[in-house]
Formats: sequence, structure tokens, C-alpha cells
Amino acid sequence: MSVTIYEIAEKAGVSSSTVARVLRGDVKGTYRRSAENADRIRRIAEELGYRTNARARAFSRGRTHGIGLLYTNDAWIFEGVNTTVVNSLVRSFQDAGYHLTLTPVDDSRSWEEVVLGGQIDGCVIFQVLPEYVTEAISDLKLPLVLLGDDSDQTCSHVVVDDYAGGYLAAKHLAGLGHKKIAFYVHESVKPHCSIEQRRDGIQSAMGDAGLGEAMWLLGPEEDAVNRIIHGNVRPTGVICYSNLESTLLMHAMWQYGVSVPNQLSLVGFNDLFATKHMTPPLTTVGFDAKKIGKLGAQILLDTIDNEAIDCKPQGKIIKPKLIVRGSTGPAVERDCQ
Amino acid sequence: MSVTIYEIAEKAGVSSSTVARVLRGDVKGTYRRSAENADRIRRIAEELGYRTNARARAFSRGRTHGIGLLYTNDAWIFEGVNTTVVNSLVRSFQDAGYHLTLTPVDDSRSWEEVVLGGQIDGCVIFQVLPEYVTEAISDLKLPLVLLGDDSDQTCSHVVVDDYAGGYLAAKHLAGLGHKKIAFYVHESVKPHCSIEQRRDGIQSAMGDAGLGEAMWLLGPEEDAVNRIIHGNVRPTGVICYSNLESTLLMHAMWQYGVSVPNQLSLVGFNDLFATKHMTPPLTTVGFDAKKIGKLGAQILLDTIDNEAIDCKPQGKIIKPKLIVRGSTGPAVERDCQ
DNA sequence: TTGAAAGCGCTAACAG
DNA sequence: CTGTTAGCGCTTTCAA
Repeated sequence: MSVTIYEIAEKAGVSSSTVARVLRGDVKGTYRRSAENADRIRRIAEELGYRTNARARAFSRGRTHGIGLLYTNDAWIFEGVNTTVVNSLVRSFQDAGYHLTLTPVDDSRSWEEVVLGGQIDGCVIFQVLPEYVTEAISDLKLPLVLLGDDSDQTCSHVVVDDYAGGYLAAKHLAGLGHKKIAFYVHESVKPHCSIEQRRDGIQSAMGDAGLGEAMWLLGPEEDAVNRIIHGNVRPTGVICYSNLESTLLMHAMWQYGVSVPNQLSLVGFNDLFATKHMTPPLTTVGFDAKKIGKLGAQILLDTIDNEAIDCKPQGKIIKPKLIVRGSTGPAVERDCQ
Repeated sequence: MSVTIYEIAEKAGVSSSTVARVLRGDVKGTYRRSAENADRIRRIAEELGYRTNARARAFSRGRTHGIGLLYTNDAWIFEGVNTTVVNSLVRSFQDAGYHLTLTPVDDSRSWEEVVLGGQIDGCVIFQVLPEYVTEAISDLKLPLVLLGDDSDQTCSHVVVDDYAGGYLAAKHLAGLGHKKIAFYVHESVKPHCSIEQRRDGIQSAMGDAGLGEAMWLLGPEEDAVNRIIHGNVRPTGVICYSNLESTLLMHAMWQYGVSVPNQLSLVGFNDLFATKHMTPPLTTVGFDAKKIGKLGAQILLDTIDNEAIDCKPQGKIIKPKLIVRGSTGPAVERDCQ
């Protein structure tokens, strides 16, 4: 058994409340006598190796200092730039005395024990969750913040301006003289608002540059590669939805002997270590992933602290920026083969 | 306030213990009358929207069903193949009704609240932790399992046989006629037993093949690249410690116009998506990362369940395998330039 | 600032 | 199988 405040109280000859208060820092020590007593209590606690029992505190206070990180997609949560977001969340919460619990949401309903059972004080929702989950959470009035999804404007959220990202990418290509620009989304990518937003941004930049419709490459990679290389209307510049697509395309172009950027320009999304070291280094749309975690944590902590005032939802938008590297160059029409 | 067993007890006209027992499934319902009662209790609980209060249960039982994932290295925990390990851990624990809490260990001592405060029932330790942390944990007699480190044989652990991995890699190169084989570890890699183990395996395979000493490339990448390209004794085959090194070298060789595998063979460690899609696809030493998480979780859960029997530590070793792809080929002496 | 006392909601030992 | 009765260790009124 571990040491409790009662044992300390007995040794110190004071009440357990006093011990608790001193150890919690609730006693200012304004009067000398009081301060001396406090010191003594702290010393005894130290000697006995006392540690606040977090379970008892959580029970009594009704707060665990735990935060749930809710997500549905295993493959996505620790993918590429998201690891930076997660690490940043962990650190930000840690600084505030909170800790993150990984809470995958699936049919197993095991998330319920954590979320509905009150093991957490709030949750960070990564991307979209099934509606019945978000409903359950809002029924509980559990503070939450959405990351990477602003479809529900009644919830606080942090998102990247994907429209702007798409715009930047396409504008860059248009500036290099590209007229036929494609947007490639791999078939394995789950539906997400960022897809349409990036596409809209691309289309808008193309419109501003007096160009026509963007090509939209969906489906399996073979099809995409095929259309890029052998299609009737061949793009000279391709914008990739994420690191996955850039990796695949870069590889495929190498296989088929299409030189990047001489014969084809490639722009990616997300700036990773691997991106910088591709052959050639990838021109990409990046954003401050750390900031997402930081802002998300901050918003959630605000909400938790101000539960009474039930403050209105906050929305933050992160602006992306274009990082120009070696995978883009002037447009060159490839001859028919 | 949420519904408690007392409210249900009152409505059902039974005692709170009965409610708790029924809801917990402790009542078999062998007798008809009892079964009917149990059904009624469950129905009332359902109607009232009752949820077991996990905080109260944790307090009362002295168990939280939480598991801490302890690590010191942000950059490493979600890196490459480790994400697979983490996801596998999460799932395995989830299946057993446990959840994982991310617990970075650093000077902030915030890990103490989680670990020493009793917010978790056991911990998974990723790689090595400062000694005072492991000591504190064993003082607490908190069940633990070490992942990727077997330096303390008194603790349960799951490790990859890195010696065998190194051996496989070097044997492969030797079989292709390579005589000068180097092992490259980037300077940013923190000291870890796997480095020596892989090197020993490499050396051993070289010995078996009648070759001399392996070259050991350490330090900044420029030096390594320089020695590979311009050194007095130039390796024809390089084994990379991890994905980092393979990415860097593959890129550098491309920059300097050294063809892989025609002029230089490259073998990596860890099999990632990106590895398969490098140009050329990387020959690499891979292992079953899912299994690590699975075994780790299983061992820890065993330990937690058998606290009384304080079972002796279990050690599991995962055997790696060589995945031959396009980055290795017959040895060719490069001419002096 | 301090002490006494009443919880927080569930579990568990015991008697019936 | 059920009810009674103590806790688990900390927080939080309320008086003093």
C-alpha cells in the first residue's frame, strides 16, 4: 500500500485536510507559523515517499487530466506529417499537465469505455468520426476540438486552408507555363473535404491564369500513370494529393523513363523529411504542423477550463506555403509516342 | 450529473450491490426469479442511460485499465516501422479492454503523474529510458515490458534479432561478390544496442565469407558520401542502419551520378512503404512489426493478471528476413576518378 | 488558516 | 443470489 495523506497528517499532528492543502499548494504561508508547519508537512511527505493518488483525485474531482485522441484511421493517424501534429499535441497537453490517450474508434465500441466512461476530460478528434460518436460526445457535453475538418461549424476546429494550398500549387505550375495540369488522388484515399478543397483551389488558379479544366486523376495508380504517359490529353504538370501519390508517381516516372522535371513537373502536398530527399527533391505545399497541435491543444484546454461559460466554438485556419524544389520546371510538351 | 447505480437500485427496488453485480455480469441468472430481476435492472439502466463511471471503478478497484507507452524520443516513436508497432499495441490492448496513454519521458517529470500517480496498470517501454525512471517503475512493482531493448534481462522484453539481420544483409552482399562492405549509421542516431548487434552480424557474415573488416561509416552524411565516392578503400556495398540512411544515400548517389545498383549496392533496414517505392526499390532487412506489438501487449497483460504469482520475465525474439529488391547487384569495382 | 465531516460511485467481504 | 456495511484517498463545504 502506498502512503496517504492520513499517515502524513498523523505524523505531523495536523488534519488530513491541512496536509492535502499544503501539498496541493493551497496554503500561501502568509503567517510564519503556518509556513513553518507547511514546510514540515512537505518534509514528512518527502520522507515517506508520498505521491498523490491520481485515481483518488480523479474520482473526487471528477476530472482525470486525460485527453482522448479519437481517430478512425490507423494508417492515417501516424502518417507523414501527422506524426508532427500528434507529437505537438502530446507536448502541448503535457505542458498543461494533461496526457493523451489513443482512442481508435471502431465497431468494437471500446472507445465508449474511455469517452463515455469518463476517463477523459476532453477529446481531440482527428478528421471525421461516425456521426453517432460525435453525437454521443456532444450529448455528454464533453469538450472537443476537431483537427483537419471544419464541416461542423458548431465545433471548435483547426484546419489547413486546403483551397489556398491547391491554389498555390496550380499557380506555381501555371507560372512555369504549364497549361495542362492534373490533380492526382490515389484510390486508397478515403473521402475527405480536403480533396475537393484542393481541387477547387487548383481550378481557381487555373481559371485566373486563363487555363481550362484541371484533369482529375482518380483510381488505381496504373490508370493514372497510363493517362499521364499515354493519354490523349497529357498533363505536363501533376499535383499530388499527398506524399503517397508523389512517391508513387516519382517512382513510376523513373520506371517509364519520364524525366522529372524535364518532361513532367510534380508538385506534392505535405513537407516531410522524405520529400526533401526524393530524387529529385519534391516541390510541395507545406504547412506548420506543429502549430496545428499547439492551437488544437490550446483551444481544447480553454474549453475545458471555461466549461461554465460555455464559450462559443473557435476556428483556426492554418495557411500553407509553397516550397519550391527540384521537381518542377518549365512546361514542355511531350511528343506523341 | 450522471446516473448512478443507486438511482437504478431505487427504481428497481433492490440494493445497489445487486445492480452493480447484474450490470457487471456477476449474476448468472440461474434461478428464474433472479434472471427476471436481472433483466429488469438492465432495462432500467438502459432507459436511464446508465454508464459505469470509470473513475469511480478505477478508484475502487485500484486499476485504471490504462497502459503507459513510455519513450524518450519523439522523433523515433512514430518513425517508419514503429508506427506499425504502436498501432499493433493499441489494437492488442484495446481487444483486452485496455487503452494506451502516450507518456514521453523527459526532464519535465510530467511522466511521474501518470506513472507514479497510478494512472496506469502497466507500461510499455520503447527503447531505453533513463535509469532513474526504470528504477522508479520497478520500485513501484509496476508491470512492464521492454520493446527493442534487452539490456536488462530481468525485465520482460521483445526484440528483433539484429545480429541475424546484419548477418543476412552482409551475407547477401557477399554472395553477390562484394568484398568491401560498409555499415553506415547516421550521426543523428542515438546510441542503441541494435547498432553494435547489426555490426557484429555483418562482421560475422563477412568472416564466414572470408572477407576482412567491415568499414564503419559514422558521422555526418557528407563524410560518409565522401568516403564512399572518393575514399581510398571504396565499398561496393553499403548496409544502412535505417530508413534514414538509405534515403540519404540513395539521394546522394543520384546527385553524384553513382548508379545504384550498377556501381553501388545498397541494403537497408526496415521495410516501409517508401522503401518499396524508392528508385530503385530498396533491398532491405524487414521484420514483422505487428508481431512485436502483439507479443509485447500479451506479455504485459499476462504480467498484470498474474501479479500475485510474480511470474518470471519473458523474452521474445523476432527473426528478421531479407527482402531482395532492386538496390543490390553484383559487385563492380569502381574506377578511380 | 485549520479541523471536522460529508461525500464522490463503485467494489468487496460478510452474513443471511 | 441478495443486502448490509465498510471502505478506496482525496476534495470540499462549513464552522471555528
